[in-house]
Amino acid sequence: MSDIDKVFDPGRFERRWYEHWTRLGVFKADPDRARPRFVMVIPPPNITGRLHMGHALNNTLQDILARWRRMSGDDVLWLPGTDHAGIATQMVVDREMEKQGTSRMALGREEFVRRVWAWKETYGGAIVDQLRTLGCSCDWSRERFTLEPALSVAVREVFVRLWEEGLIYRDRFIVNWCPRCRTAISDLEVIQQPVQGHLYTILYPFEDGSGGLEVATTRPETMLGDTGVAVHPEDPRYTQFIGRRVRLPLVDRLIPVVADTFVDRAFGTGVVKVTPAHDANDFAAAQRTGLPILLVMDEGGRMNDAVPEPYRGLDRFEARRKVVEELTRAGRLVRLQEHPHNVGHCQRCGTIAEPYLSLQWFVRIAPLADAATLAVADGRVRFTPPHWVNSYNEWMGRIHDWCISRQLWWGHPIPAWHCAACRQVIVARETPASCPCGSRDLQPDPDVLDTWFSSALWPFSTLGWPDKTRDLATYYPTSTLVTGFDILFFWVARMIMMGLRFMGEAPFGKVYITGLVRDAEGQKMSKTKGNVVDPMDLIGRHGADALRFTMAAMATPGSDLPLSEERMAGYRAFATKLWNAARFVLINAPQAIEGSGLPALPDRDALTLPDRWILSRLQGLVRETTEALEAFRFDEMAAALYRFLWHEYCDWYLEMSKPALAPAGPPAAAADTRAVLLHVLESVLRLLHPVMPFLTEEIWQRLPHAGETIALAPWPTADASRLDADAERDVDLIMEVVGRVRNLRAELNLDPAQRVPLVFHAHDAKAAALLRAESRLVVALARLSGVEEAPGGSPAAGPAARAVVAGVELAVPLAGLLDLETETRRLRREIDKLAREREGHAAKLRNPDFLARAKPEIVDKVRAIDRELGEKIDRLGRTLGGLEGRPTP
RNA sequence: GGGCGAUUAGCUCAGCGGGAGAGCAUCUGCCUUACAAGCAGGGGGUCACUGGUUCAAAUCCAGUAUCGCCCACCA
Repeated sequence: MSDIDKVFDPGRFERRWYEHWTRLGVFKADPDRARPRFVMVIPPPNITGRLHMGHALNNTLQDILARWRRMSGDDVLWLPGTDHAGIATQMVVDREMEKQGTSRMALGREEFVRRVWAWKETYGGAIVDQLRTLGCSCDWSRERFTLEPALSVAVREVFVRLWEEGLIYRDRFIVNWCPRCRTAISDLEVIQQPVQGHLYTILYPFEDGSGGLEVATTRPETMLGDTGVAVHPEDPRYTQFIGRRVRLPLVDRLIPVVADTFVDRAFGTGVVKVTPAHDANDFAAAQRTGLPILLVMDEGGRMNDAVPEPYRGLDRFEARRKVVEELTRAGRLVRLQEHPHNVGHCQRCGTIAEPYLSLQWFVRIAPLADAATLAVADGRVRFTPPHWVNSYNEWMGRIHDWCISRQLWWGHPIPAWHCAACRQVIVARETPASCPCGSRDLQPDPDVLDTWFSSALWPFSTLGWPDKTRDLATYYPTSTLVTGFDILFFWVARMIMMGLRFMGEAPFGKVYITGLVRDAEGQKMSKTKGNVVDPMDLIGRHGADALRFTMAAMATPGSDLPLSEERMAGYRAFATKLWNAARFVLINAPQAIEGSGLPALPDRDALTLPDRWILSRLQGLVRETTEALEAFRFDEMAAALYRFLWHEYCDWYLEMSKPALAPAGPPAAAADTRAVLLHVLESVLRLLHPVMPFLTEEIWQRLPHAGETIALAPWPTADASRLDADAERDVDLIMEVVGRVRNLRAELNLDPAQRVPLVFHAHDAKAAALLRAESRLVVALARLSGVEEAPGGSPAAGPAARAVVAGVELAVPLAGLLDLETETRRLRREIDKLAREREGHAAKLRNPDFLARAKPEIVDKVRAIDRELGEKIDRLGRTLGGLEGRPTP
């Protein structure tokens, strides 16, 4: 097989096979096929993004499922696409414009949006190409984009219906505001981070100038917007002051003292300043107590004209400094304490978020959340791992109405118009010609929707909804969603809400939640730490298959994945191992290549022991692999394939096949073994194909095969008739004997080239027969000069290295070579080890409760182990006695 | 303040009621004609701690400690 290189280069064939699959249309779903459907929608990556390790992980896992189900005969739809990612994209293009010496403001809204689309056309496809490089078998003919016209139709439809049902409303409310992005953001987009702040205690004197109340605050600048102070209605320290007025320092405004139970008497002084326009609690308190609301900042976080002149136009933090300075000067700052506390930051840009009163659109979430909670509670949607249900429920239980409007330009415009004449709000699917009042002066709402609003519709909007399309009827609901926990609330929860509401059915039955890919030290990858690993670099160095196998092997449900390149190199070595195993098979079965299909597998009875053994083991592997996939145990699947291919097929079976293939052997047996070699390899390739699609295709194409691609070859099913417990037991014994002999050789420091004889005595007739029958195999595997059976009793009197395996005594006679002292020490150590092992079992057998209560099969098993260990110890003891010159009993 | 997860070999992690495992690292010996990105063999662990349940606990329960994550309007 001169055309198979000794060292393979994944870069040489990966692209070629991807094109092959595309040409054959392997990835295309076909609603006409009367087959079970397997459907996934991709978590749409941002168009601004490049593939990161999180994408590599969840797309590898999705592709494994897609390829597995496709081979199993399902009609598979894996629907790909990208997300317009409102804020993120707008920021990227903003920066781009700055580089070009212009700006969003200079361009104006229409031109800016046009430029973003142009940017999307140029760069938005990068991540999609990277998914192809990774090998993802998406149906690209159905690729979608969250901002494309068809999806806009769905977005408007949902918006209008929710509005009509009263589940969307517009109101002035405290929202999280990012002064840098100049937009509202949702609760989820605010990240709480600890900040070393200060607690300022300020004296607010009473109206008449006497005394006053001390209030504690971490944000003194907001005092400029205070419209009251609050105390707890049952706080005896302060009840007498309720209803009086205090004079707001610096501003000189008289504000009332009100009572409200939201005040924590134990915190600070028990008196709270109330700034309704800049604090969610204060806003709620103002609603209850009727305090006025005074907005003192603009959209950029600067103090507005409602504050005294010296503070106007100051950034909120400059204002804070100045307020503190002036309070100090005026003698109103009573105390200043260090105060570490959590402060909300904008998820996108890191700026400290501002609770800010503004007019926004909201989704009334409770009815949606209740339905979504129920769908998970009753099992219509199942999470893997299941513990995520707790987080899901907790979040659903304390959820607030969802602020869906964003003061951005890039996104789905809110389908609402404002009548200049009657100030009525009109929500409609299409631009209305006129207001019901008759006016034609309608202004479109300036806001766009939160990106996640359109993402929430993804499982049905991508299938053509609201039209009753064939795809929608065929492929909704989808089967499985694979995604990271970081977007469980952002996305998964909201998809469940919207799917239930608009399709009457949850969008997927199973959700597999991946962990987080971390660096080798377990640290989160981040640009600032500089420990980000680019999956494309890894593919360049090790191949897509090695990366995919690594992702699968590390994907233990519920835990993060520390990615070490060392480990990945190990899986690349696994790919190399497979490559070389294939070379061995092809070198040894050259005539098989000429045939059109795999040679027929001979009847079981005609086969050699190793052939029967490996075929039996293969059935176990098929079952293990399939069960692992059914349970989302990608790690177990990878481990099973790794173990079988490397440690069973290569380490043992290929070695055992060599004597059968040798020219000296019987030709018929050699032909049979060739057939088995090919058969097992080909089956393993199919089992491995979902994980390592490129390499398995490359090898499969060189094997005799039927069909144009392994991607459409049938998923192996276990063949019970090839299960062979006898063969497995027999080979276990041979492996044990060979292992003990190798161990003796190593411990005695024998030259590996030196062939030595083995003498055995088996107490069990079947074991004796087996070793006689398979002596050639044992000789080859253990590099012996020969195997002899001791004529009776203990084998080979005289100096020998000895060992005992299940029921068989082994001796390697070593006249002249044996170091008595070393051998004695070795035997003692081994006996000790066995004795320690035996004691645990013996203790159980001495315990009457164990005998009475444990399951009989367990008792039997323990007895058997105890007996076996006992025999081993006895025989080794006799050997030891012999060495030490004591009479052998 | 609530909730979740983790704690097993030097490292990274499987195992989750009945003989302590893998990969990497380490040590010894081998360029044995598929593979030195390899082969063979070895060493290494009171399974975080304390109680409990059980004939039997790394595995189940309770608590403790440490680490990590999520959620939360204590000014």
